[in-house]
Amino acid sequence: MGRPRAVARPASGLSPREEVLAAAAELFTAQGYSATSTREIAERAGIRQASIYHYFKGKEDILAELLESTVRPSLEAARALLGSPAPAASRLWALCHRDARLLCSGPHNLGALYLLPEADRFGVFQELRSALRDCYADLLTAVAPGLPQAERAVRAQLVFSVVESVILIRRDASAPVPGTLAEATADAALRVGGVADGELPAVRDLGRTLAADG
Amino acid sequence: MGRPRAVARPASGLSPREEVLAAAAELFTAQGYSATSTREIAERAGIRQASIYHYFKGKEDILAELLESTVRPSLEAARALLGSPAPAASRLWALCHRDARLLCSGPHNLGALYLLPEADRFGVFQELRSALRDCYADLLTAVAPGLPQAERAVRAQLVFSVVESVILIRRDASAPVPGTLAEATADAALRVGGVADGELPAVRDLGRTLAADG
DNA sequence: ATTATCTATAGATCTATAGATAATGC
DNA sequence: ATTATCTATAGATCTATAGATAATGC
Repeated sequence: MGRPRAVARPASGLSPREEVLAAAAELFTAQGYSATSTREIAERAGIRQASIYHYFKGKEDILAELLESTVRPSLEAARALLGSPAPAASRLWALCHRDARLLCSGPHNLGALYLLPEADRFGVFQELRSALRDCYADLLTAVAPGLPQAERAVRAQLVFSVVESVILIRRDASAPVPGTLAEATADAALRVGGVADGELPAVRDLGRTLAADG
Repeated sequence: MGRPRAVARPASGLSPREEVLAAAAELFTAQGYSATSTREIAERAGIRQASIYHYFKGKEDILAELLESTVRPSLEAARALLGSPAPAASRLWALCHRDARLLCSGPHNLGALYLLPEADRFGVFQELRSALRDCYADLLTAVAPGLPQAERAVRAQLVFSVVESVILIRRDASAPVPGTLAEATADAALRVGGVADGELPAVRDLGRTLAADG
């Protein structure tokens, strides 16, 4: 109900609010936040510019919701893996694979939102992302307990950013298919974490089953 | 000569044109391209907004020049390494280290310009960056000639993006000091490339001397 | 005369708000 | 009466251009 639309509602099955989020996701990732106008978002969502404000307080709120809804499920999955009794290396593989898969599949390059300079201003998102990075660090500690603390901290950063770097790879047209890329990324992350070539196949096999559950 | 400035020229020793580029680099990396106005750039450069157009045809030209001037020296250094007679693994280490060092030091996070969605539109830059990625791929082929072609292509992408991911690490406040990070990144890149832990110290030692020359 | 700079501004945005409107539900 | 939408617009930008100005160099 409410006044009829000027343009017919799209048949996507999404609620108007979700329609706005989907439109914004596509435009923000492709063009950037500041380069995208609320008018463009509205047009793609099939409503008029002013109607966006019925669903969101402002343009910033749209980006905030997109950022948080992308990272929150990853954080929950990561915490679940922290509590699992499986060997640490396979849990780390599963975590990397899950996140890489998420970042390199899906209709648009949602992870590219993390790269927007504007994302720095969104405190809640930054805290969630930082908590996710801590999960990686905790798992790496279990994987490589022998490393000196300083060295381990640097490696944890690198493992985390190897996974996030699939965002960069995906932007290049020549990116491999998502399934291949996600596995190769998880492998690469574990190599950076210090797992030797010989151990990797076993780690990966168990990791696959963990990733399938979570 | 010319009309005197409304505000005194800064004592940076830079030419007015360089002053504009430096101001734009700082603002583009911190806030993004579209979120930065020509007025802000001018203000930081110590001139009036309209005076920018004495040095640049438009705002886009400023970003184009920044992008190209960042990647071009890297490409030249990479091509020099391709022609070197040293062992491939050490050459790859030197290449990774050089680029990582460049990306994680310097006054502002210049590499973050690569992450701007707007950078996609700059064809010359994209071609230079793509040529640089090809250098990584060529060196990796020499490092790991045994890998199947498809696997090698994916690894090459990953090696390249491990290096670029220092851009992401640098954005986090907790980033290590540049020297440490650059070496750890080069190590990580070679691990991803398939160099075993045991070989790494020797590869790195020779790589360091190559990086020091180039 | 040349040049680097300035002031002023046209024209095109862009975000958010005010308030009208056309449905449905009670 | 409630609600989802609309139209209209205020006020604040922002980029690029037009053209004046105040130096120096010849």
